[in-house]
Amino acid sequence: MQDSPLFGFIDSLSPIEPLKSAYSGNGLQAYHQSLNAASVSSIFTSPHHNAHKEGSKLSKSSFGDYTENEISMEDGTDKNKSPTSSTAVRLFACTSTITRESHTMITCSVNEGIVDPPKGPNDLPQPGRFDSGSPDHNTAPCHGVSVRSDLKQDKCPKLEAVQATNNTVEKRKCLFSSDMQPQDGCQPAKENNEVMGCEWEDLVSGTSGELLAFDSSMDQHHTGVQLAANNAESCGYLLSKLAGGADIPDRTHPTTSSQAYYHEMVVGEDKTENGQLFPEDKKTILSEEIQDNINEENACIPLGCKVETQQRGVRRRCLVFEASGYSHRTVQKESVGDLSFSTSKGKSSAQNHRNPGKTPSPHVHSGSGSLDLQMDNDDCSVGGFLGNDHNSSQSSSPPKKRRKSDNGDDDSCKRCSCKKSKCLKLYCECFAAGVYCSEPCSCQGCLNKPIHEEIVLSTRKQIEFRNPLAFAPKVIRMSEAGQETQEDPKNTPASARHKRGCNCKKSSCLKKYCECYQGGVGCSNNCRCETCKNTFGTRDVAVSTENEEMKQEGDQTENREQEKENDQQKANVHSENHKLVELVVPITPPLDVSSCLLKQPNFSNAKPPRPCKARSGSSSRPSKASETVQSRKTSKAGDSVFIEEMPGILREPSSPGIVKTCSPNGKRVSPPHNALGVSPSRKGGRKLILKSIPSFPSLAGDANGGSATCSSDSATALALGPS
DNA sequence: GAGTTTGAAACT
DNA sequence: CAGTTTCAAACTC
Repeated sequence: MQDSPLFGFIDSLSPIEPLKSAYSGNGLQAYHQSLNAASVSSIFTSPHHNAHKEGSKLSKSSFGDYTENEISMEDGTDKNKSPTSSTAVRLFACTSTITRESHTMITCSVNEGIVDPPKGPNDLPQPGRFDSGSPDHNTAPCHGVSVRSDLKQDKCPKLEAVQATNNTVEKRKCLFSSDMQPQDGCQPAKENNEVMGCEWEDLVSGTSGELLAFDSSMDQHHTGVQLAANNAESCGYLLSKLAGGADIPDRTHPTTSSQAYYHEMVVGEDKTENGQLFPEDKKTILSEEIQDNINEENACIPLGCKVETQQRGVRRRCLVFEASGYSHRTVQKESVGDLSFSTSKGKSSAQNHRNPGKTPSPHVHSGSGSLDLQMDNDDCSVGGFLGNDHNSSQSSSPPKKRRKSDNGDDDSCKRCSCKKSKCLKLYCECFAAGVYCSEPCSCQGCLNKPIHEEIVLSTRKQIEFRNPLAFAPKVIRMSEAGQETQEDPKNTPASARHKRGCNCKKSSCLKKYCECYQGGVGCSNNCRCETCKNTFGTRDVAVSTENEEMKQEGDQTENREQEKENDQQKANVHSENHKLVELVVPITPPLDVSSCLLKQPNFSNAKPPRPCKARSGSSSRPSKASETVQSRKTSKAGDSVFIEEMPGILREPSSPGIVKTCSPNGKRVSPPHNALGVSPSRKGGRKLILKSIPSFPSLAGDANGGSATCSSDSATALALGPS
């Protein structure tokens, strides 16, 4: 591994710290401003929506505006800085996703490439991806498809090219170095830009750059890479800031997040660069190589790095959510799995990476397989969402399988039907998810549209001010988060709501009325539900579990019981997993992150509640097994899982802690109810699904923890600025 | 599709 | 912080 160029690259990257610097105010502010100006749309990328239907629609609505810009960007001419800060964010996400996903991407590309004749690079889907932006929301749903094809083609080749990376590695380093050093995240590294390439530009950077407008100074052309990197940082920063803006004290995360972004960006850059450098012909090979490299990187990456990567992943997820990137990733992953295309290496590597890098995958295969699948699913699902929304990602066809399942949920298509809230309250799923309302919505007097960005942002901000976790994912694994971070459950943003727990009385936590259930998570001690029968884990169980764990430590006998429970849980899990898989896909944020560590988030989501909501598919059970077993056995795994599931939010808290998590504490430190987190080992981890983690949150996530916060923050931040 | 149920969000 | 009201999703018919 060390030999691999990637390793070297990683080394160069390791200095991620620079990112932190990047976070420095300048960058952030810049983003901020830009963001403020920009539409919130980015923030709102629809997590909820299913990729398919909504995706197409959403994509437009949300991105539509951007498309043009993006397009122009591609041309290199445009500099319009559209207001769409969001776009930038998304873009980042995309990029990040792309980078990591590139592995998979490759496969996808190949397949796709075959299918669709490549079009000009300009053809890139970007527009499509971003389409949705238009205030009007929807637009033609079809876009997504066409776009996808384009995207696929473009991306694929690019990705492939990227893979070629070895050579590029050096460049990357340079970029990174430059980036790393970069004083301001905001300032686009011209150098980087030079290096960077084109893909990013096409994909994200272009738009993102403009959209973000981070740097006024930025060269338009920079390619996206640097921009992306920079932007990513800035974005991350912003997000964090925004999130933080929310007042979240945890700004520390931002750096991490930013780093994550940065990292992603870098990765993406590598790919992109390669892509540019190398002819498409090499794609296939490169792709494989790239994957391998990536894997290697992951593997090689020191713990610290890994951690960062994880964090990154988290953010990515957040970003990714909306960003087409998600879709890409998912697609890629899926494609990989399905296609196998990547050849054994690709797959193996991919899997391996995940495993090694992230966490040991759990499991056995089936576990691994399952995990991968889940990952894929998640990604796909996510992608679907995002993709749909953005159009971009979805492009990959193969993944559709899962998507279908994921999307399968009728709900995905659904949208809000607010009448009195004007879609500016958390009642509105779209708003809560950080997504603009689109055609599918049957809302009345809706103000949750790009046109009313300011209002939306300000409202968001207000809500966040009131409740920083308002936009955080509703469901998160309590246990994991708590354990890993050891932080107070309160701290973890993501889990905030979940922590808060449901208050079900009549639904017995067996219906979607129950957020826990909806999120695919078991109830936790935080819940105040009555007659809890949550199939994902009852509150009682959770409590008992904890107790048991305590006891277990003392006695093995108790272990038996736990085992029993575990078995039961397993059974549940299996059943759940299926669900989760479906659910997760959509929500799961970019697995990348998880991939870094392990696999799996769920996006948690099983599906999110959103119409397209993402659900968290978490594993939620508080079950003993998860806790004890997971914690002990898979402290790492748990972490990874945790990370995966938790988007930015988790990360933040964890970021520092994450690594620690790995620590031997097998025991859970915190007593989260849900202990679920664990399961990865068993199942391969389910992903938690943040149900509805709105993409936003995840984005913002860092700050206060909650991914949601972040997202929301980001949104708000944009509008209000980090306060 | 209309009406009811439900529990979170918002408000006081 | 607790209680009440409002709201829209989830659900039922």
